[in-house]
Amino acid sequence: MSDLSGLNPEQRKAAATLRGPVLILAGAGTGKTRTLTHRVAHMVSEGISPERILAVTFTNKAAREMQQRVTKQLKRLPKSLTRADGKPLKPTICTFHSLCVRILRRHIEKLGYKRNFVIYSDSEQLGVVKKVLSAIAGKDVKADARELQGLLSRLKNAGPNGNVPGNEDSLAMAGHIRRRYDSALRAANAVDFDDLLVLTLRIFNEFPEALEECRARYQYVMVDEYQDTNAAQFELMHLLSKEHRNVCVVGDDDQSIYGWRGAEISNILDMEKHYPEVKVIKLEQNYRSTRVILDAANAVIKNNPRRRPKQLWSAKGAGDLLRLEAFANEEEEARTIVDEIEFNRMAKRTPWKDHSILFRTNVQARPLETALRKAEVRYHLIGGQSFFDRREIRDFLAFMKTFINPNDDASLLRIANIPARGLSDVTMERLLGASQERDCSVWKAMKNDLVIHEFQPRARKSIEAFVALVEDFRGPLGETELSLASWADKFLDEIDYIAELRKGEKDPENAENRMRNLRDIISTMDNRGESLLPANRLGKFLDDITLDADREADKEDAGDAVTLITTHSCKGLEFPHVFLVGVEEGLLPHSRSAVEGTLDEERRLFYVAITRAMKTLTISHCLNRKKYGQNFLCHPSSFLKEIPEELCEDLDSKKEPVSVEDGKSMFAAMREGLG
DNA sequence: AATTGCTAAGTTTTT
DNA sequence: CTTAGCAATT
Repeated sequence: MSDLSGLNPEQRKAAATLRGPVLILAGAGTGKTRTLTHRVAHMVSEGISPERILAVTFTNKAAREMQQRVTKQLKRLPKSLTRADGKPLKPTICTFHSLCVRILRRHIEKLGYKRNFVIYSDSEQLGVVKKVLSAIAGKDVKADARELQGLLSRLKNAGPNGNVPGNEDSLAMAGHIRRRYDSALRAANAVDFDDLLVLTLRIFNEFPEALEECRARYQYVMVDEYQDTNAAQFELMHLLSKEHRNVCVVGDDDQSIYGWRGAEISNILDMEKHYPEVKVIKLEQNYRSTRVILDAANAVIKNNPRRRPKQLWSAKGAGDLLRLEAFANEEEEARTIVDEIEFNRMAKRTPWKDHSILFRTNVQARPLETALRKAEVRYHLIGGQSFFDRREIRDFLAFMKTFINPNDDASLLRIANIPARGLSDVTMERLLGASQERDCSVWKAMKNDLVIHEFQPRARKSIEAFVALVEDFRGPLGETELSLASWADKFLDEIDYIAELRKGEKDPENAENRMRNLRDIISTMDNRGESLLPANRLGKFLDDITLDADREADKEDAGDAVTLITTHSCKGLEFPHVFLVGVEEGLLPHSRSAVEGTLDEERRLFYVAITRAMKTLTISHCLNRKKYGQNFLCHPSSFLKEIPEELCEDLDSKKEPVSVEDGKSMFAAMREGLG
């Protein structure tokens, strides 16, 4: 028996109920991860082999965190759990997508793909959509590639009989494009993020023995953030668990904020439909926030229809009242908040990192950044452009994907003329045309004598040189011993990529920075899968990187800094002091939500934001706001009326004695005194 | 091949 | 107001 004494009664029940379906409704800040890790440890102490346990999370970050905590828990168990080769037995803890990659690497040949398929990232996917679109252009010009990409994704995730919102025309269009899109990917031996789920489902449905194998392996299944699962993910979980029924899903319907991305809140609301015998356990004791904050959160969320009723409570005291502030415009809002943060820091010795500023849309970050920089406050902005969207990284990964699988058209076309090697747009267009005529990849067209004899000698030379380059560097991947890092370094040297970067940047400093980014990524290439062949190791490296694009970004959170973050990305985080800005009608709730009928989801978003705060919560709105360069009048959000007045500090009456000018000089004096 | 200039659009983004 | 994307120009 493992030690569950550190858990509260509900948590303990959740951790101790191992057989049959369980739904853990874990409100914000109720110790969900703690409960889950104890549950895994408890299973193992009850004699269940870790290898029979599968825990699925939504982000790699969550998976890593849980893996670490579980490992720690398992070490405490008296019985040592090691395999014959001395390695510890571990449960499988990963995302849906990485689980599917593992399954597909074993079975995808059944569907006619090759085992070394590549995974297309978001931008590569968009590229293919654009290609398909331009190929059938003419009749319908008013199609936006991005929009179509989103539609395709939702179509795939909704499954064959799911329904996706959208008008008839665009759905018909999407269906048509999907066929061409899918065959383009197939021809390149590539799959996209959604295919990972969809193809795995196909394998399970068409090849029962593959499903059986998985069922036998994973006899205990857990799914975290269950409110965010889409139809395909539900299907996957259902297939794995409907025989043995040992499935534990954990989530909070009140924190479902990704409906627009295909998440089905009904999965958590209608759990009883598929698992009538499910045991529902509610975790309602919150260990994060003060009572005032929880009362506000409860009051807001209870206005949502169709939810599983919950009432968060806290053993902490009432705490500070909420502060509702109104400002003339977003600049004053930003300035005042920065002043308040500085006041906390100087008068109360509260470090920057204890503060966060939450906003609905990314553009709202701008005035905040300006004010923070002006006051010399350190901050970090979460989100924005990802490390892996940077040109040099994308180039590099495209090269690597080409080495693994030169038939991957999207990657090959991206890098064929980088740096310029005489393969101009015209040449590449013609090669692409030839490949389509022959129903083969661009690479095969490049290697086809008949094709390249159509070209001028100069272009032909360029093509041949490129083919030779790729083949030269692919060679070593088949050998048994190879340091991928030094191999990649040699390659970048060979093509003189640094020169290419210098050409693209006016400031040589920037080129150096980009090169450093590359070295960082290259230095991790040999980290995993030591026992594998170089080609397979490179494949694993690419899988990990495409599925876990934020890994690098997460690392640089160190240091004392204020966090700027959207209300969507703040889920799962907590801060002692939270400022929620721009709580205005049209922003939160966003104006589009009225049209789309997603007011409930906006309210949940508001709820998620509120429940991030541990000690103080300041909610502000502006009377005026610049939008697209013009001033607009703003009204406070209707959500604000849902917060009971007695929970809010009456700021106006308190503030009046201190004029803005006095306040400013007060802070100035304070800075003098401490500086 | 690279630069310039125009146009259009402007929530959220776990993989 | 910005900014991304694309066309047209040198």
